[in-house]
Amino acid sequence: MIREGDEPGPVFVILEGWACRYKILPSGARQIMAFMIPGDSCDLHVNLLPEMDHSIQAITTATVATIPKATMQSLMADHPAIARAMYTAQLIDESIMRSWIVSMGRRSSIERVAHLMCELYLRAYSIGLVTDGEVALPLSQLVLADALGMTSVHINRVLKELRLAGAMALRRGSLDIIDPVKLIQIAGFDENYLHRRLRTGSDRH
Amino acid sequence: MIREGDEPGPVFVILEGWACRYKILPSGARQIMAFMIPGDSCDLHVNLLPEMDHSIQAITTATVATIPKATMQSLMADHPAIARAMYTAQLIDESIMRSWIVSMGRRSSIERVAHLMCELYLRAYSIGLVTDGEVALPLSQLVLADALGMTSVHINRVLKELRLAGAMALRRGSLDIIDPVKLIQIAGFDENYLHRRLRTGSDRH
DNA sequence: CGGCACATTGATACCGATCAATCGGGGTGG
DNA sequence: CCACCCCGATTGATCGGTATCAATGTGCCG
Repeated sequence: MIREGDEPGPVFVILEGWACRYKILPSGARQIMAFMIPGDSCDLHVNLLPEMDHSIQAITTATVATIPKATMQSLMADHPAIARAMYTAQLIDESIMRSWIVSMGRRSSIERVAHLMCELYLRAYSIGLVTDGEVALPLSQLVLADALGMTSVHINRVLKELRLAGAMALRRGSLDIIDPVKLIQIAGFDENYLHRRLRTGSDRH
Repeated sequence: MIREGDEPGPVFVILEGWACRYKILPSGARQIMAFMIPGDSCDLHVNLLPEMDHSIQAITTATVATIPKATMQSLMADHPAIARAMYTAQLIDESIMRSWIVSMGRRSSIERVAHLMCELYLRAYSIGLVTDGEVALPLSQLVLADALGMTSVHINRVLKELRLAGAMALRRGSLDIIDPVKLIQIAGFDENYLHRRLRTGSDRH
């Protein structure tokens, strides 16, 4: 969708499917820095920068809306509520990035995997991607590895460990959280960084 | 300066000294997610979020300006140029965070250290903290370790390696870049993510 | 039906953590 | 003024977690 070095164009909003931000190092290694799910958008104000410093790619087939710069500007100017919502979304994206830095720096591989699964579960939940405790997660082990700074081989072993521990099971395309408490405990997960304001009385997650 | 869980207050701007954002894990481990130097500010719009998801601490004695929410809002509304500058600064902060994720995930410890030194050198340079190729870097090895996801013991060994390689030397409080080309090569450093628009004809950095 | 990408498992190497001890320097109290 | 003390830096020995290399299994799609 966007390549590093490109000139920033219109703002993207994911309507359907999954995408990710990533960088490729000279060595050829890839590091994914964010997953984007329906409702997520690329940075507003990107136009302020001369060129992109990372790439964005669809993980699944996806439908994406593009909002031209001019439309965006009038939208932000004329509708304060929309502007607020976009700034808030931006802040949460940043918060998620910070939590990824924490994961990469100070969590073991099993904690990292568990933590990411907790995050993705909640994000997927809040946009209605969860049915019967199962989440549609179209992420291959190779993609997970590139997001978590590990090898796909090692991701595989960690997933096995989590399965044997009875915490969660990740099958082709869907995540099954078996024991939420155990998973959260392993991850050391604190959802405060997601700043969810979607809670309702009936929400027991 | 700010503790995780606090309610966001006024916007801070660092005038002098160094500060950092960080989180403490349940295990007691600390992960630093950003260094802030004079001219850097905390997130605008933080007020949109109900509570802080991380803490901010001064590393050295520092002088900090606080801008009340109301002042900030009128400032942004009345001076488009200032608003632009703040949005740009915000975008660059994000870009730096992304590059930290890449470092933590896919760079070896020596590459990580070299990369951070390149970044801090350029940032310090652009605000005039460099004299005779020496930068004032008031960072203890323990602080560096918490920023790079390593142990202070291992940081020490890596610094020694970089010194013996003739790339750079970090003494108490000051960084001496001996062979910039070598350091950049070790780091695999590409400054594009800093989006420096300060370049002048005489700037040979 | 064949091929290909992804998942799985085993054996081994190595990087960085951990534990432990010593050193050095700057600030403080006697 | 000097001795002490404490924190950060340094070095050594050892352990453990992940990467790496390699081979095989498996399901999907053309």
